[in-house]
Amino acid sequence: MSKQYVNVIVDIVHTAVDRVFQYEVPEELFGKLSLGMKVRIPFGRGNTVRDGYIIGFTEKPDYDPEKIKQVQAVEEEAMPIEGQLIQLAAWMKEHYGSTMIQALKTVLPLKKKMKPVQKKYLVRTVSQEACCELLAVYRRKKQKARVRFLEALTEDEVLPYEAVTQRLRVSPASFRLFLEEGICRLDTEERYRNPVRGLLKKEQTFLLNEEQRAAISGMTASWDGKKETCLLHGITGSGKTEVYMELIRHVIKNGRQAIVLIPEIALTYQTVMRFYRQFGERVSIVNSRLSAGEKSDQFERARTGKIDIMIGPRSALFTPFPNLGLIIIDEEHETAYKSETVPKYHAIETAIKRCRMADAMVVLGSATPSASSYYKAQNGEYLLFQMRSRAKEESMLPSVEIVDLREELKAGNRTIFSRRLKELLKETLDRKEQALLFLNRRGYAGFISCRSCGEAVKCPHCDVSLTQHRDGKLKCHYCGYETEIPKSCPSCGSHYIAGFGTGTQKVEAMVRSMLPEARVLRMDADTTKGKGGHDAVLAAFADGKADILVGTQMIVKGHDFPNVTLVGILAADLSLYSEGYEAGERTFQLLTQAAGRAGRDKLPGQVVIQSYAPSHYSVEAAASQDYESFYWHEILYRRLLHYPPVYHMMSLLFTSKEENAAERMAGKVKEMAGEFEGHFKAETEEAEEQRHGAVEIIGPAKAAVSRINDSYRYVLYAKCEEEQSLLALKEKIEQMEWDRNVLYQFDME
DNA sequence: AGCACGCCGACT
DNA sequence: GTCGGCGTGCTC
Repeated sequence: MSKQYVNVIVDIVHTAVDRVFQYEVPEELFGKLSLGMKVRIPFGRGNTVRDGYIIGFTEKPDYDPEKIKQVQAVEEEAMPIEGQLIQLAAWMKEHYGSTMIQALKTVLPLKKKMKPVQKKYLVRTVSQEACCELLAVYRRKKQKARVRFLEALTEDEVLPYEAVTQRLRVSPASFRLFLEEGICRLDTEERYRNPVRGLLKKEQTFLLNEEQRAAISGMTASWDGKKETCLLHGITGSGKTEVYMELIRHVIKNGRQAIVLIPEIALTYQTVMRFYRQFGERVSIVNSRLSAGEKSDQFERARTGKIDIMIGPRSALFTPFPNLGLIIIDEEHETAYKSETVPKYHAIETAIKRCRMADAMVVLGSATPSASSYYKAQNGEYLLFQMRSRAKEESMLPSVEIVDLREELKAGNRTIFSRRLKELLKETLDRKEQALLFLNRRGYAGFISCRSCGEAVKCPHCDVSLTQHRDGKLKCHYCGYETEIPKSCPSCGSHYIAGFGTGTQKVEAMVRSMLPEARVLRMDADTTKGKGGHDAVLAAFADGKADILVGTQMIVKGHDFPNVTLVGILAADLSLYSEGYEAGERTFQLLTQAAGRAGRDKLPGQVVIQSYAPSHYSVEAAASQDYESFYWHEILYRRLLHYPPVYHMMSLLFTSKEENAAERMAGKVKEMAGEFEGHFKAETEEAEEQRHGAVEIIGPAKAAVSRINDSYRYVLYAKCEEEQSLLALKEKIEQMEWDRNVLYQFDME
């Protein structure tokens, strides 16, 4: 028999070893290895035993057979990765710049294949009457344990094993007799832990309106045919979920499975329930609260065909369905779909890639699509479906007014509440209705600063202000540095030093002093800590236990409060000034969402947007709930300044312990890229193509956070209309001679 | 990354 | 003379 070899990726995160290594398969492992399995291998001069993943097989090695070592063992506990997911990992490594092992590990989010929990039951095999007679016998014999057991068994035909041994305190010795006599039998059921249990499927039909039907038939047609990516633009309350469910039904009917991605914060009980009611036991859910074991159970259920639908956040994208047919990405504009850790993949692009491999289709849905997705829909890259009316006829769109805070200031009003908002708050309370006060969080961090010199207390290792924590200590979010609040200002020595507190706390206090009779509830990290804290606050408010709810982002995502008729947005434009070209988009999305919280039932809603930039298109378009107007303004701005989605952008981050080294290396890359730009210009003949292929370099500049953990950080941006040129540039940079003291990171947009 | 091999200074 | 510093190079 000829020798067998495997291609293995070694579990070491370093570019120097980020390639395939070949190992010989010993005979005792023949037939036991498959793609994606985890193996133990001797590695390096010292033959240290390390983990690796099988990514391929071969009979003839590409390496000197003399030097090839043998696979030591298989890690049988670990679940193998599907072949397609390995391919996907390879694509992610290329596209997002990571090592193969990092990409493999994101695609394989589970550590251990857990043994299924065995559930044991004691089942009565005789009639209730017979059991009752036997009970009488043992009562006479005064055998208490057996009496307890028989009482329970008379009552219920099936008893869980633990209930008998623990709650009833009947030992196995006591009921063994009954097992032998055939009074009852011991059943074991191998079942996977299911986070949702005892939910019965209630097939319910919903009435679909014209727009919903059009979207469904259009998407179904695409699925039956070319499986083009679809973008569903439907205003809040237009019934996107019903459309998803109809499409999923179609996909399942064709023997395929579906993944539904939802941003973690929006993964509410209500949303998930709707899927359960529709599809029952064939649905599963993963989220960050699930234990590793539970998570891996859910993936195993998907792999073995026990479920058809997986609902979850970004990571659910890698559910190992054998015959994936559809990926739905709800609230597609959410930033949560972009991974913050390497590989910094985007769920939308990755979903499209995965679907292309599996011949499946992607559906994106949002009330406020990202400029990038809408742009692609406009260009015909995605199919666009619009739903402009609310599914429930009676609910009306809220009326929105903008208050110019500069006018307030001129009129001598220095509080954060405009006179108009104050007035409406009072009216709302008088009508016994509820109000939401939404605070745009950016710019309100809980840092400590000096009242004399204005300097904020900074981290000694990073270029950021320290933030005050619950325990009163000052902490650095980047490196974890911790210190007590200083008694005097570190830069000028003044004793007048104090925190600004969290924004919501301040607002809460101000509402209390302004409207002493109002019952105010605050929702932030402090009031929601501990599990269920989140839901507890929301439930209390929904129950009418408070009149006003003050909070940030959290209160505007996917919660329905029928009695809320007033929404106040305190400082609408704070997010406009945050850096990054997406500031306008963020602001529009946030405002639109917040405004959508008012008057969702029969009561008419009112929204007050307070702003210092009331004529900014993001604010105006949000007030008139006009997505198109926002989009055309935004895309004009992006085109003008060469930002995505019109241009592709690659950002490079250089980090080094020596400040000069990082800057020098960034400069070197810029120089090289300059030549590269010329190279492109020379090669392309036509002027138009030249413009398209030309790469624009911006920087190097200090990063927004210029120092983290004593490492200096410099950024460089490369922009181009053709993504291909950027990828080629990336390739070139990777081949450059590199200063060993400088590390770099890519980010593609 | 992590380990071995190797080539120079200060110690038993 | 040898022990050990870390710089350099390789890993199937």
